[in-house]
Amino acid sequence: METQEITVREHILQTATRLFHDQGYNLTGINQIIDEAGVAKASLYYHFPSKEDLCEAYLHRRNNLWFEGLLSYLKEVEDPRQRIIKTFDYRAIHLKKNHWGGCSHIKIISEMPQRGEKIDRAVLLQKEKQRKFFLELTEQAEENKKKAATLAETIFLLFDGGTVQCQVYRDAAPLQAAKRAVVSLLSELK
Amino acid sequence: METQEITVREHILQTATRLFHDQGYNLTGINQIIDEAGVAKASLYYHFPSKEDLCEAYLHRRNNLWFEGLLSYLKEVEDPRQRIIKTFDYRAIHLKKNHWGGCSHIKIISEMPQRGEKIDRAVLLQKEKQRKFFLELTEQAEENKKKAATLAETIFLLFDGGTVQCQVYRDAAPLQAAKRAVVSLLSELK
DNA sequence: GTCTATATTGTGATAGAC
DNA sequence: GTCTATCACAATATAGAC
Repeated sequence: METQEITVREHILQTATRLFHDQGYNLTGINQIIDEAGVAKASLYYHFPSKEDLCEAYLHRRNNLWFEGLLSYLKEVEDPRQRIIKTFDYRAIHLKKNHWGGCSHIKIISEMPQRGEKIDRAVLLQKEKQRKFFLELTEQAEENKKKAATLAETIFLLFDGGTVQCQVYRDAAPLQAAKRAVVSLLSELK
Repeated sequence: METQEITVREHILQTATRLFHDQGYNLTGINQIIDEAGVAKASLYYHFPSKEDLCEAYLHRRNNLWFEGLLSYLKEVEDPRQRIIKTFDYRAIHLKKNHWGGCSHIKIISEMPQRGEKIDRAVLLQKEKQRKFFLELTEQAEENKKKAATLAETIFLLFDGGTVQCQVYRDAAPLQAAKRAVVSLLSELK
């Protein structure tokens, strides 16, 4: 039976994930990560060949954790419209818990204008996963595929707009407004 | 009569504005700014006491230029609904011209999680100016003040959502989708 | 007001012992 | 696999001459 101990690699990734999100990627140095993780610099570079590789792992981690938390939050919600609406509640709860630091993936885009392929793929992967999530739900609520697609796009725009404005204002109000707009849109369906 | 020559201060600010937006604030060093502006380091610090002061001037500059360009673009558009809709067109044109680098103010928020008061004020100033712009137009198109306020908020969310997604995808499609959603919302008014 | 030269600290990354 | 020690370079900012 394997030990339950946290591996060094995992410890580094957890520390980096916290610091990258709270302080920003460019403002977090390798030195601070190894200090707070309590490991040697060479240990970090053994597990992650470069800071960008560590960033990539950080983005995948955040993506997975967010979706796991969302599905858990929606566990007992079956109606597709309610699942969409409650996703906005979850988003607000999640952002507040992370001190209104915003979406890790959107932030990385702003921090790395000339991002490499690895980072680009990680960000687009998350965005497409979110887009698909909304699309599948609108298709359950609206038979007309074209209408469902348009609706999903609008919801996704309100979702990201609310996310960014909550980061700016450090308050849940924008996502609540976005939620009300979505409720209104969904109530128009026959 | 004063000389038309560009002052050193203005030259520094122009260079910094270009670099901050294209490369990011944290990835642009003072050294690169003075190199490309062709001035000495002490000259920069004479006009701008710190990099953060230069950042503040950069944000105000971007804010003013964007609004001047918008009002010029809307010069011959009188109908409030059309002014709202064409603002989305202008946004897409402006973002494309800036190589899909996104909104300077939203980006700074992501680059400086623990931003100082000066930066915070500059960002909120721009956001409130945009919010007020949309609100005044919806109040012209809809007499019910409460409905107009809700509509303006939704439009603003679609505006920022489209802006951020255009930055992610480096494409105008999200803002076009946002525009279609706004057209739909405005057509529902009596 | 603009310059050169420098101070101090931090960056990402690597070599080589164990 | 993890460590210590160190590399080469870039960061923001300042002192003092002119």
